[in-house]
Amino acid sequence: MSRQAPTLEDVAREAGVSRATVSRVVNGVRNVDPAIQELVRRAIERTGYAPNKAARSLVTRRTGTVALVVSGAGDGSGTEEAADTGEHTAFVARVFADPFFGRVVSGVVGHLRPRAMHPVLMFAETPQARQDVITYLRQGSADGALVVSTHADDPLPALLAGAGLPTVLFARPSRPVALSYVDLAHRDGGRLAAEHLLARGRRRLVTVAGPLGVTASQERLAGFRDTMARHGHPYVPVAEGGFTLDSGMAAMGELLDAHPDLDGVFTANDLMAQGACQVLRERGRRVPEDVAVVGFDDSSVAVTCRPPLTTVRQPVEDMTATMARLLDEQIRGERPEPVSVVFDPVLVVRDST
Amino acid sequence: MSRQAPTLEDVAREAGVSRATVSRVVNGVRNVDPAIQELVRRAIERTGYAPNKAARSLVTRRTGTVALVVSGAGDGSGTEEAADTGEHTAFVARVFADPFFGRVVSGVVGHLRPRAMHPVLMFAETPQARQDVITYLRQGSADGALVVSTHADDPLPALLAGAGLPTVLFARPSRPVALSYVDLAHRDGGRLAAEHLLARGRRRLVTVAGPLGVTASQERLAGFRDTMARHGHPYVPVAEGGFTLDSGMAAMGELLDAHPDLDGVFTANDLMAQGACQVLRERGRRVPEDVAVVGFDDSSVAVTCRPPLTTVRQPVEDMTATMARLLDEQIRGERPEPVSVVFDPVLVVRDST
DNA sequence: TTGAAAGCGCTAACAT
DNA sequence: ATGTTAGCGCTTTCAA
Repeated sequence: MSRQAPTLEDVAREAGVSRATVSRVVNGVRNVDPAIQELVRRAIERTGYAPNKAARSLVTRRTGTVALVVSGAGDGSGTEEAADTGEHTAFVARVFADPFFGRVVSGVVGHLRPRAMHPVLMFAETPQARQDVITYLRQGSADGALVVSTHADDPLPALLAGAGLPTVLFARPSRPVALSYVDLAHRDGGRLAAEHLLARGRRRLVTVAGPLGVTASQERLAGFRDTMARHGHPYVPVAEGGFTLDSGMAAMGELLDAHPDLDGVFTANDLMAQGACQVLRERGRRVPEDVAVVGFDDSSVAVTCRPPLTTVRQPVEDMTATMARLLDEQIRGERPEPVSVVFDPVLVVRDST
Repeated sequence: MSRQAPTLEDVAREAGVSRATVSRVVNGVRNVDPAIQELVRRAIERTGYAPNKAARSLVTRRTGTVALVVSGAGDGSGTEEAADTGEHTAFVARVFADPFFGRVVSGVVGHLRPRAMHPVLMFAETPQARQDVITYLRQGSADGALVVSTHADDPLPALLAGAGLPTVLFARPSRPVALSYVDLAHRDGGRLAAEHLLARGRRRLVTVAGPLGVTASQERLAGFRDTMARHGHPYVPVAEGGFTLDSGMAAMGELLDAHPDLDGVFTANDLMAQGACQVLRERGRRVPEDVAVVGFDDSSVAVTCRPPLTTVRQPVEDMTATMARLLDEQIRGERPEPVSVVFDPVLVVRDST
């Protein structure tokens, strides 16, 4: 069906020049006579030549591919084939249920694409899957890894660092690892939420925290609490959620049971805020009249939620673009030392407060 | 920092055998003395050898990579750099806002992973992006493409077919193209929804259709209408949505305005069903007591929606596994002719009816 | 400015 | 059963 693809050799013959010259033209190396350039270009056109990536990679030791890894902390305790598949499905479903991840992917692709780089999507939720990531990179299938962890005690970063593979993390790892990372000043985010709710005149505040095994959750909570304390409210009721809509509903329910008179709630992400809004409404509270709600992330649910959410925005696109840039520099051998870049959150006010 | 990676040659020297023998062991080719196998295996261990993928691909003409393409039909009318970026962001956000896509990715990865294959995530929403996909494949960066279109008049399938690239589509293309595809019997899905609502005693039914530019939407609508007609209800009010939560809310609002006494609604996907439920509740209707709601897809929102949705399930994991299998066969040169595989929808009854 | 030629690391056909 | 060898298609010195 498909005849053999034309090679550099074919183009060279067609243009009456050497392989080297064609290669120079293809790669935009200067020192090529404009006339010959044109000649070659036409030969490329005629033959329909497309450079073979494998051959190129073999000599340049670059693939133009990076691994985009969504990493969990699973220990693969249920390593039966079936159980493993189920674990994978649940893990992926959870990742995709949060539109926050969509912003991450969008940001990464947006930065990679103009540079002719491509992301390979990998999930590292079990020991086996983590090993696959390492192997993939060690084989030179990708030039480096961008890692988004869903757990603080994720073992993957240490594995990557140990193998000396170019890596940039989204979020600071819980145990120090010699890797670059990009992060948000989560504590400031918690502070923004508290200050805003207080400024709105709310005094009986509660909070739905993220999973406390995640550093970001702890920080958001700490920032919220500290600010409340500084304003004379030493005690803030907390319920722990899991960053999912379900868990947000459950947590809000608990808090309402224990504190029926609450008038404001800060949730550690938008998805849980949406859940909180649903429960509040079911329990007869109006948002924001009776209870003000502040979310976190500014993901797409913040806009589609009823009412649209006041939320603490993470500049995800900037963060991922920075990740891609740092990785790129690391791959090219510039930037021998790991660096960290921390971004500031921004309060986005909508209708839920 | 990282010393030169060991090659086959290094391992061969270490084990005192030839490169070919090491290669055979690595690739699990039989006809190798067990003792020598062990010898080689130990040498691999000692040297920390990992085969170079580029070198291997160069000779096998396989990469073990497939492009997972989410394709739109954008004409790139606003091709300014900035506008393009915005278009990309919006496109990706929309794709990720629907958890249905999560099931697609999960299914694809679940099938690819045990076969040591990997998906490169690509978005083809503009002419430029489409060209990038073609180029990527023509360079041999990936062995083939799995394509999920969001529009019926997507130009990508024809481009892929024209270039003779191994491809499998999710959903039948609107204009015939010589490519394999996997699809759902959407019409039957619409029928299931109608029969279920009628069986529940609902008679004043309406429907929120998907974008009518999408074949699947038309089919679901047709199946619903046909069944209604066959049961003596020739007229069914329709409002067109865009598969988004927002559009579902808007459509439901319209329908309620025009038909305040409606007692059942079929929406063409779960996300719009969720929107419909929200609007119904805001307008004082109880679900399912006053109005029964049937969604489509059985994505994760069907479970998280309040109430949990009765919905028409697509066996997405089976469908994507089939896609991957068909592509694999196509890549290996088996299966010269395109085939189509159509799956049956299943009604999943929950609390919204 | 252009060409000749030496590999990059691997697989596979062929020889033994 | 194992080794020898010829490329796969490209980039990149090194000469000219």
